[in-house]
Amino acid sequence: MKRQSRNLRKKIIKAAQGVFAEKGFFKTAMSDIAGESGIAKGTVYLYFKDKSDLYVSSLDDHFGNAVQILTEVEQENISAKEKLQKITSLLLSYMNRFKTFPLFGFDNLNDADKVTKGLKSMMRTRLKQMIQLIAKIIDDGIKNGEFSSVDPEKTSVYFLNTIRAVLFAKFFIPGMTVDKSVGLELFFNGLKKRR
Amino acid sequence: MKRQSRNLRKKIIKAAQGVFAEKGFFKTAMSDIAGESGIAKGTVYLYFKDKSDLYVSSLDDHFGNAVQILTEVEQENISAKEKLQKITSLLLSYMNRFKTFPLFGFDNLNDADKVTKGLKSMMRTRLKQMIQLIAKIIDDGIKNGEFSSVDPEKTSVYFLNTIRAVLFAKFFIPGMTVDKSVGLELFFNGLKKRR
Amino acid sequence: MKRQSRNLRKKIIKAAQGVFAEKGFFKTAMSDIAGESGIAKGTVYLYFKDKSDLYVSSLDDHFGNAVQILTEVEQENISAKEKLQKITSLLLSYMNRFKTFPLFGFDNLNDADKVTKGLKSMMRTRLKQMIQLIAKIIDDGIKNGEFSSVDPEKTSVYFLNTIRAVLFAKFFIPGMTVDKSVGLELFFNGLKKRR
Amino acid sequence: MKRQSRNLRKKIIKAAQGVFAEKGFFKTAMSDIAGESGIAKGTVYLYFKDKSDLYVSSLDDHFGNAVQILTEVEQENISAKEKLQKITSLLLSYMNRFKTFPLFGFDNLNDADKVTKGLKSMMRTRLKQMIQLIAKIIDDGIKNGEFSSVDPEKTSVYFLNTIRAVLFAKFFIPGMTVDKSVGLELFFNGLKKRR
DNA sequence: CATGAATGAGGCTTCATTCAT
DNA sequence: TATGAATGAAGCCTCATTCAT
Repeated sequence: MKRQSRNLRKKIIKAAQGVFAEKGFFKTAMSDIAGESGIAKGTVYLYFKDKSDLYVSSLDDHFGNAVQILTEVEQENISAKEKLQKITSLLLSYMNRFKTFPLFGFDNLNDADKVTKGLKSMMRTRLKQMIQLIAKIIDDGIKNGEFSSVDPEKTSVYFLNTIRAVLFAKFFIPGMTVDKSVGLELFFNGLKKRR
Repeated sequence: MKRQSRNLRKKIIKAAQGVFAEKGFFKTAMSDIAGESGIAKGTVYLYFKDKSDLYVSSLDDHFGNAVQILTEVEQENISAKEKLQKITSLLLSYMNRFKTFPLFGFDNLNDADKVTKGLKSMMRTRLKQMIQLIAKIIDDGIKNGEFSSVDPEKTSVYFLNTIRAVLFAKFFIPGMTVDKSVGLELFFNGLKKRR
Repeated sequence: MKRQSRNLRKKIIKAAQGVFAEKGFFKTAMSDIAGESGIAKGTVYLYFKDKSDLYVSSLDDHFGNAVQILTEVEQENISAKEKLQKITSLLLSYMNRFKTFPLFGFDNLNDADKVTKGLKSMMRTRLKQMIQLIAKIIDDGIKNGEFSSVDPEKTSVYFLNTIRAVLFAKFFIPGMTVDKSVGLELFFNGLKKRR
Repeated sequence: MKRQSRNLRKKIIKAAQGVFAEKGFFKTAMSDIAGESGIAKGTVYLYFKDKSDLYVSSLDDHFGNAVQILTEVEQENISAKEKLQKITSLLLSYMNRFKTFPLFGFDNLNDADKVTKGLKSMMRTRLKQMIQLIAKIIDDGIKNGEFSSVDPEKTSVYFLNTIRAVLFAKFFIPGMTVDKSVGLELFFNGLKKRR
């Protein structure tokens, strides 16, 4: 009954994440997702209002997992720097497994249609959660002398982008292996020569 | 007549950049672009093979402009750091004016359809150009003692992502003003406390 | 339990009349009716074969009420003309309360599908009943010298249309108040000048 | 070019009138009409915004023809009564040929959806035209002593309904032949006995 | 008797692309 | 070269109906 519904909803989301990952929002047909879920087309609409809703929901699920990862790491008993390193590893690994998960970045963020509206709203919420968790880690690092006194929240945004840069390089710059250590090294030490 | 062709081609690209910026690839109709160009739908196909071709071409034009900016700055007679600062300003300003120009980042980079294929190929070429120009600046900086001895190319990638992070924050994190100086500060000095 | 069945059937019909009135046959969803009845969708199918059956049944109920009205008035101890006037008032009032009840008149009477077939058959039966009752009144009027010697049945048809004309005018001709007295006046006296 | 367009539009309307007549609005598929017109589905949308638009347009065409008939008869040099008789004949004959043309009367006039809205608006306009033409005839009849001094417009409404009653009877009351003379007789002379 | 989750056929509409002019 | 009318494939979504519980 209710239990079963939950399961099916989850099942659809999983299928959707896979298909959206492969084809993107527009080229994905609802029938693809239904087929992948092993259910009828109409059934999807019992769980999601429309394609946009399903898309946003499937991304929200990814972000939920990311937040979960951050939450857990944040509570571990290691140094701030180690936490950031661990987060980098875990998020990269997650994104590698689930290619859809766009840490951020979409074709078109200017239009005001249904998808974008839901997406923006969802992402703002989720990113706020992520940024707050990272900011807390950075703040702790500042307090215990690991980090210089930067703005924790703004720095969190850059930290997330550092992670993204790794994927980006992998995808667009063949031959260049920008593994995470390069990005983190730069993130921690900066470009300027230290004396 | 060659002259005329060129002009019309340029005109279509300009129109396409505007419409794609507003609506994204999928929601943009060829007729929108034709209308915006003041020509007939069929005429667009005399200059571009198909919608994907036009899309990639319109982005390529943007990247061409970006490369042009980098080329000019690279040749200026200022410090490496100042060059990077100037590039940041100019690219951000360009992206602000032309919202479509996605320094990088699209909905879906995993699919193998027409658009992505052309896009990937074009972007790899263009990004290589950009990265080489930036790498040269960084290399100069290293040589003259401004920067520590990082990998110039990989650092370039990270540099471009830093620029992107500014736009990203602006869009997704309302209330947070992540102006470019924060990013650059971090990029140059790193997170770790310097003694 | 037979009692209970009856009640639920009646309840569904009442709900159906309301929803069909508001949305028409095609735009009404079975779930709307189920919801309005406070029961589950599947349950409706225990009482009615399909949507068409329910539609025809819900109209048949209306016609049953109309026949009831005619039957009662016919037996009253007033003049034939007064009976017709009273019937006009009562039917108009009934139709006003139950907007669905289409004294007659549907979008499409030519098709041979399920709905129309059942509808036609039901309406023929019901209209025959109504016409016979009115014809009896008219016949009495002829016999007692109130009316000229028309064909009672055919005249009954025109009488019903007279009633309908009132509703029709109200709906389609804004600003024009064709109250029942106008139609009846014409029906009784005709257009030609009497000397 | 423009000429051809006009023709195709007309062709589609003719096809639409036929199919709508046979199946009604909801059961008619746009593909039916396209097929009947001998063109592709998409082409219909070059001439009509959507199905509702086509429906209303196809009925408007019928009403235009009816208005044309009235206009011509009104100008003839015969008595008012003869004009009304002629109109009755011509409209009945037209409606017989084109079964769709619903002098008036649709399933559901209460809902506020697209079809009904356009339909209502169109019909109000067209009926006003028809009523004014008939009212002029009746007014002339009153002035020249043929008719008693009724309200010309309201009587026009009633007149149109009389015509409709003929079709109605034919359809719903098998075995009863209510030819037009019965209706007109009643319309002119009324039910009450004349002395 | 009652439920309501699941089904899947079916219809409207969009739009990239072609081609006769 | 330029046009734009015509095409028709493709996809989202609705909803009557069924059936296992």
